[in-house]
Amino acid sequence: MPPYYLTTPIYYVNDAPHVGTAYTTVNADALARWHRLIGDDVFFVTGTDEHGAKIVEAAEAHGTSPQAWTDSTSARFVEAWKRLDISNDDFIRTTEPRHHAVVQEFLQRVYDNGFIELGLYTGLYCVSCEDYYTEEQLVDGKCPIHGRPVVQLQEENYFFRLSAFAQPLLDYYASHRDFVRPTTKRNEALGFIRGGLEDVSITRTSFRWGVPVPWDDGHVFYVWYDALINYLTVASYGSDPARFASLWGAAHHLIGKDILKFHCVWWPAMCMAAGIEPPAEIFVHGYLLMGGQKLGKTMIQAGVAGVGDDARRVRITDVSPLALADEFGVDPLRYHLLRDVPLGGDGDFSYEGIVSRYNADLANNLGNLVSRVATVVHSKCGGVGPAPDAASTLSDRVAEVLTASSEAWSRWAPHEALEATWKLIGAANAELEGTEPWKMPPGPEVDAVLGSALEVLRIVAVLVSPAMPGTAAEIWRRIGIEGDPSAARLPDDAAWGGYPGGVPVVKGEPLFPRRKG
RNA sequence: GGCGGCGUAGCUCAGUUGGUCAGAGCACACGGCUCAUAAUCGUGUUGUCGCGGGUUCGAGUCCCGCCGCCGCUACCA
Repeated sequence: MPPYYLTTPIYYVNDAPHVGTAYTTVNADALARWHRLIGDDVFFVTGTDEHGAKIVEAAEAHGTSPQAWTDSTSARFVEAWKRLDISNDDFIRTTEPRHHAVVQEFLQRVYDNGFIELGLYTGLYCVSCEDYYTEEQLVDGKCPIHGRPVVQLQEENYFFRLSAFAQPLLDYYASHRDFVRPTTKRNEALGFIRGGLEDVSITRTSFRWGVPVPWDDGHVFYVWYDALINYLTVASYGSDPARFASLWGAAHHLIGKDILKFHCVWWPAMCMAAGIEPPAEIFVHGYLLMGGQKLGKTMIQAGVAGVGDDARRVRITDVSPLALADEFGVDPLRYHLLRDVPLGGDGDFSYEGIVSRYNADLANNLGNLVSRVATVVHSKCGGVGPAPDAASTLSDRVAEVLTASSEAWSRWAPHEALEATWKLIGAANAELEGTEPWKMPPGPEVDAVLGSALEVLRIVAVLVSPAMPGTAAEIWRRIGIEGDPSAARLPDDAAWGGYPGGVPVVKGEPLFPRRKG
């Protein structure tokens, strides 16, 4: 089994999980589940980023310690992903000892290799914010938040010699055409590199909530510099060389475009500086944008300033994925996130959009197919599912759809994989219309038609399991198959004729009750 | 300013190297069916493929210009 190591970004614990982070995580989860289906040895990881001045401030604001604060906020992510059926194999917190050890070992190597040096960071500093600003960020030369004059300040920091890696990065990009995808994002990264790289400060002395710099007690690493290294921590860098060697060559990062620079420029340079290969691939997705406004207050995060104020535009970061899961169901939410937004570009998230997709694809097509097949099996076959017809033309459609889905998943295109799968559902509905088994007398002919319909449902369940694992399992249960479609293996388990026949078919409530508004 | 991208049916979008490329889904209309969640199946309407030139036997598909929209242009998770 070839390894497939997939990561999400680790999420900053200053805030609760929102639909934007759920979007990234669900996409990664679906991809991980697909790779398990095709037999890869998947290692799928997510986690939380817990260091930095902002965490210290947040903890103080809540009257607690950074550790206690991050314990509680990190737990919210663990719970959210559990609720959304995220199948991560590990969960990394940057405050864990295993991570501190790897960060120190990794950066010590970079230091020993001569790519870290002491320097002076000079910047425009707002005393009220306790933060630096660039010229562009200032409003009339003053702090954009406090409107107070900023002062030129210097801080002694360690710098990573990013400037030394411009050419090595360009070379690497040239020899690894698919290092960053899609192409537009690759061009963006290349444009940034060609624009010239400056050294970056990677340590702070103004607070202690971070990973201590091993060669200088007074400093802790800047959050981004310890955060990226999580990808090595979970892969046993420095602790299990054999495991690391196996995993690292198969490392795939899924990220949002807001953190492109860190992942596509800093990170490969850091790897080079430490003497290891950059990851195999980085896929950059776009933003989920808020389309409509028709969200109930329960779907908006509690405690967000301005909630209920109609004048304020609802942002994606204000929307709670857990409330959406309560409203629509976990699988419909997952389906919408995967089906309605081509991964890579920006996309719209809207109440109208999710309802429309729910009714058209889930209630009308898939859910209704399950219902009508179950009903006719009960009226014509005594509730026992017959074996499929080996000569059914649907078997050809299955083969086509399997090919199209596989190809789409390999291109990080879940929406296309699902679109293809729905063509199979449509073909099954059309086949029923053409043969009208409900008009036939019980017998071999009816059995052949319904057996084939059940076989399509069996295979559809496998194909949709990366997107909707719960629904997939429920379909198998209803058509009388033991086990879990998520444990199926492709292509073998999509071979026509796998439905055993002679098993009980359950007539249940609608899988996805049609929604009115 | 520089670099990059986008603009195709009411909506969301597909359209490889120029020649059934004018498409899909949704929505809509009509017809069939009534097993099914007023679901399903079939058929069909809508487009000057942003605008203006050019290359070509032939261009959403290549070139030039223009209009409109957007992204990136470093230490913000």
